Amino acid sequence: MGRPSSFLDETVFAAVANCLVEQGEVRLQAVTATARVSTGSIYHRFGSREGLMAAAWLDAVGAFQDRFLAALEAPATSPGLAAALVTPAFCRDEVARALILTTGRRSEMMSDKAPPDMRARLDQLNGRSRAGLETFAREQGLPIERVRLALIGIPLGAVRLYLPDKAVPESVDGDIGTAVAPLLSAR
Amino acid sequence: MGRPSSFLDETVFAAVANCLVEQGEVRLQAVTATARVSTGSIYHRFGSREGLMAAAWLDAVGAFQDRFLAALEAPATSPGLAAALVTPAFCRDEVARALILTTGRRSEMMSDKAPPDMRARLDQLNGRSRAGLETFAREQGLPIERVRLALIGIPLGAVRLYLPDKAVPESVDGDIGTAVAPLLSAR
DNA sequence: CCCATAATAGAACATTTTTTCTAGAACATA
DNA sequence: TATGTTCTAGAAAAAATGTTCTATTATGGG
Repeated sequence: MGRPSSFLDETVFAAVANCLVEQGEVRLQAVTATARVSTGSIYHRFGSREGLMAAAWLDAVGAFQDRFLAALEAPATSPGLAAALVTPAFCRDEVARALILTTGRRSEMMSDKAPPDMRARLDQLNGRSRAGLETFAREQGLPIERVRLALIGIPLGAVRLYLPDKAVPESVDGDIGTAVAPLLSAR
Repeated sequence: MGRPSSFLDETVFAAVANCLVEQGEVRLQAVTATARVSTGSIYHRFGSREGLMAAAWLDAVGAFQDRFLAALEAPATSPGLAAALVTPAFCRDEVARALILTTGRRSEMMSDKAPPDMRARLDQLNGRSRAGLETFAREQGLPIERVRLALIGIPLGAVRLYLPDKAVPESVDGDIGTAVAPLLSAR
């Protein structure tokens, strides 16, 4: 019951991503102008600027991890390759979330003053992700740091060469595969 | 003649790096407190907040490129490898500059409102860097995008896994070499 | 020792940004 | 249609941030 909301979280998050990329910072005025939502609505839904930033960050992190962990845990002929390619794929079909993930700094998106429950939720997500990586590393008999580099560091480094300007070209998938393969072969 | 300056640019830049990492943003008050320099002095030397940010960015970019291009142009048995390893080395012995380079966003460090001469200087630096990469790519008969990934994207992705928290371990050098080698072999 | 110069210091000022607050709009239910 | 509820709207207030300005300090040269 009550008045229905007139905008989606997604729209506001996209505005956050846009500000991050265009201005290099997130000003509430810029967000409300971009998303065409009043400040009252923002505060009604997110409580504060910190709450908004935290919400956008959690949304992006959660969406990415869902896909990443699914790819990581699925059986494959080249273990890890699919997970490494989640990053470029994510950049292509979830542009706003990807921009937040790649250009947002954790310390600004989830500040010390963010709502405690949201901070807890982030810890939970990160724990889940870490566990997934550790399991994979153990199963493959690889050092965890090498796995982090192959599945996270390199794909991120690759897509950041293109964001925010242009789209991530298909060719990076092959290059990521080339770079990652030798790291994932047991030595 | 005149009163001698009582602090180094370097000290202020380090404070900028610190703020970037700790707070996720650069507030002048935080910079003056961290560097123990008065606002008057900051304005006297850098003119404005934008001027300070631009100066810190130029300093970091210039220092990195000097080492990167030197490594790129030096004759080597594994062409490109030394250049790829400049990034982790830079993180180890130029921590503040490396933090600015890895965590600062270009759009916030060198904003549209930065002093025009500083913007021009940055363009000049970037042009020099691009030329170096293109020359290398041509000489090696490799696509420029593959070179950018191997020499910039991957090393950056690797060190970002560690910064800002811990130091970059020696082991990443080997892993970077492993990942980069197949990208730099002519196909 | 006095002056010119160049820098520092920090309070006062101005501007920008965030937050609050009151009014009103949209919907469900009875 | 009356009522309770949830949301939107945007101006006003509050807080935070950036900038200016005057006084002061430190150094070298006449």
